[in-house]
Amino acid sequence: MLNLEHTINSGQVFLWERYGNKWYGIHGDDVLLVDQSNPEIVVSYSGEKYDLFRQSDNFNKVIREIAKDVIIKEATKRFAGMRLLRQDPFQCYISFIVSANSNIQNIRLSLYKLAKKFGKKVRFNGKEFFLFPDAKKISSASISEISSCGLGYRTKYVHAASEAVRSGAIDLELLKKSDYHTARDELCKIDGIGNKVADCIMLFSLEKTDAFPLDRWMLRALHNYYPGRFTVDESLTERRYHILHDELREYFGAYAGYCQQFLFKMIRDSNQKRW
DNA sequence: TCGGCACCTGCCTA
DNA sequence: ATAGGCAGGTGCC
Repeated sequence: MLNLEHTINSGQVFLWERYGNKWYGIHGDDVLLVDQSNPEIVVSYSGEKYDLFRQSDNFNKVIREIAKDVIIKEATKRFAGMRLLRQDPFQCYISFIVSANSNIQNIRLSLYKLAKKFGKKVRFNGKEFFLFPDAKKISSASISEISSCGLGYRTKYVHAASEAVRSGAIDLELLKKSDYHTARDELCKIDGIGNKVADCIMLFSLEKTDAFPLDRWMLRALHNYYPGRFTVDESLTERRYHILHDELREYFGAYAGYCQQFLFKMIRDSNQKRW
C-alpha cells in the first residue's frame, strides 16, 4: 500500500501541502491531488494523466531486487509504501539547484516564493495555487526579481540554468532517453549543478533509477549502516564521488536509486530531522 | 587530482 | 538578546 506521508516527506519533492488525508502538489504547469484513502488515483487540475508514483516500475519486483541485506530490508519494511516520484523535469532541475548547501525549510520557502512571484495563479477545489514558472519566464526575469525569492548566491545559477533550457542548450526531455553518464555530463555543464544535484535531477525526473545522490546524509548513512563496506571518505572529490557511486550501483543494481531514498529517509528520521 | 575556502539566507543554539 | 553555526554543495584557486 502506497504511503503518501513517507513518499512526500522524504526530501525528494518540495511543493506539496497536506490537508487532512489529501495532498496537493505543484507539478510544473499543473496541480496534482492525491488522497491517502485511495492513493493510486492521481487527480490533476488540467485533467492530464500522470504516472506520478512510477507504477510502471513494478514495485514488488524493485523491492525484491534491492533487498540485498538486512539494512535495506529493515528500511523497506519500516517505510513500506514509500515510492520514488516521477517529477516534472524543469521544476526538479531548478529545485535541486536551489537545494545546494541549504536546508529543507529554506528550499521549500524559496520555491514557494519563486512560484508565487512568477507562476500562474489557479484555483483548484476552492484552493489557490501558483504553478511552477517555465524556463522562458524565469530566464526573462531580472536578477533582482529572482533574488527577491531568497535564493542568495544561487540566483545567478537559477537564471542561467533557465536560459540554458529556454535556448535548448540543454534538453531535459532528450536526457530522459540518454544513458546515465551522458545525462550526468550534460547536467554538470550547468553552473550550480555538480554530481549530487545531477543525480537528484536524474533520479527524480529523468528516468535514471540507478542515479544515487551522495550528500552528507548519505555519507553518514553509509558510515553508520555499512561500516567498511564501501569507499566512504569524509569529503567527496569528483573522483571519489564516482568511485563510490560505481560501488553502490554495482552492489544495489539498476534500482539503486530506490535504496538511496530508503536510506536517506531512515537516517534523517533517526536523527529526528524535520521535513 | 586534492584540499581549502567562500558563499546567500534564515533558522537554531549556546 | 545576539553572535556564530549550520544546512540534501559547488566553484575556484
